[in-house]
Amino acid sequence: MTQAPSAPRRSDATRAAILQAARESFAAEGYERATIRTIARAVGIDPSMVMRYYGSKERLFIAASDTDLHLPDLGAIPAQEVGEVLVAHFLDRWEGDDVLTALLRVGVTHQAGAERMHEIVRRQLVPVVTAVCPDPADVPRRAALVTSQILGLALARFVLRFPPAVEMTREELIAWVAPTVQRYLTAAAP
Amino acid sequence: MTQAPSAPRRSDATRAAILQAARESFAAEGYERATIRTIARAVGIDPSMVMRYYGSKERLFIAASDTDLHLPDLGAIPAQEVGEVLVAHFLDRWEGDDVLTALLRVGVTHQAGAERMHEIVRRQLVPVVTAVCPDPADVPRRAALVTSQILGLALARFVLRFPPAVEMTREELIAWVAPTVQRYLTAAAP
DNA sequence: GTCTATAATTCGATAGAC
DNA sequence: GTCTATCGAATTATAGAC
Repeated sequence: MTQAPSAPRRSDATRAAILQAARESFAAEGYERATIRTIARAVGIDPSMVMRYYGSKERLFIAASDTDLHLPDLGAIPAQEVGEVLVAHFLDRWEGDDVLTALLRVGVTHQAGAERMHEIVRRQLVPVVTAVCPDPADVPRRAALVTSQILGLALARFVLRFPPAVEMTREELIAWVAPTVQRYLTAAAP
Repeated sequence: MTQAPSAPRRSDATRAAILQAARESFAAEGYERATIRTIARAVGIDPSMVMRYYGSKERLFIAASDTDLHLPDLGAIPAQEVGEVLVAHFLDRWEGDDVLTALLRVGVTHQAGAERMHEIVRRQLVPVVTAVCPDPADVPRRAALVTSQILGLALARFVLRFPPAVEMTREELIAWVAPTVQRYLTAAAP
């Protein structure tokens, strides 16, 4: 029997604060350099409480990186605008909180992070991509190409912080990158 | 007075073996999980020898990540082929050894790695990009866009190992991605 | 629920014998 | 040049008092 979802625990606020601090720490430091101690200090609690609530560092990361991209239904917008909509959405999502940066930083050096990214692409991006792809057999490859450009842009701008990628405005980035994503999604296969 | 470059030390072979093992270790594990002990064991020497030769873990990384991309002179090839040539060159370069994977894995979590990548883009990619860009003022932005797509592709294929990105052939990848790089380099600014 | 104390590892780095 | 021995610090994780 599962726990009734209507039974809030008194510790829910603390648990949420731990997750938020964990996302910030993983996003800023990566998996290895982020520490239970630092996360606990940011929340103002004892490190042992983090262990009590989440069991281990890896389970804490799993909980902190569980996210819904809230991708728009690409079938409901004009076909020639899907690239622009998708790039704009990801830029907003990346700047909105630390989940995606945490996923990227952790995914590069920790297996659990890479698996989380695989899962998010497969369960959230692939379904919306299917709505606009000309050939169902191409969907995984097209989704992978879109992912490569979106992740590469985020890497350059938010993680490696290449000066030109940081200085470009949101509008400039969309104007340059949206046609790439548009082509990966809807152009005839080369 | 600098040391004569014609004076090979007896330890040069060992030093080279250390650098190679370091590249493999940094590429496979990232900066934090790569250890002096593991690198030394791969070479068959004592860990203290690594410290004696390179002084510290960070200086070892700096030495191991010093690389020449050997980028082709884009001014010497047909203008409409620069995208294809560049993508093919980077794919070959990425599969040729472990330097670029090491740089990418380390750059995401360690400052020295990110700075090395900045330096390589600025000193090696920007100059060859300049030869084909229509407007000199756009060169840094265009180089950053090319970098975002190249790094994103390498991230998906060689680091995160998304199944579709791994399974696509070299020719498929070039056919899809070369037009992106071509546009970033030579198309009119949007 | 909260905290103290500490176990058990592991790491980079150093000192010094040979 | 090469190795043994070890320091000092940091980490995750656990046991148990209150």
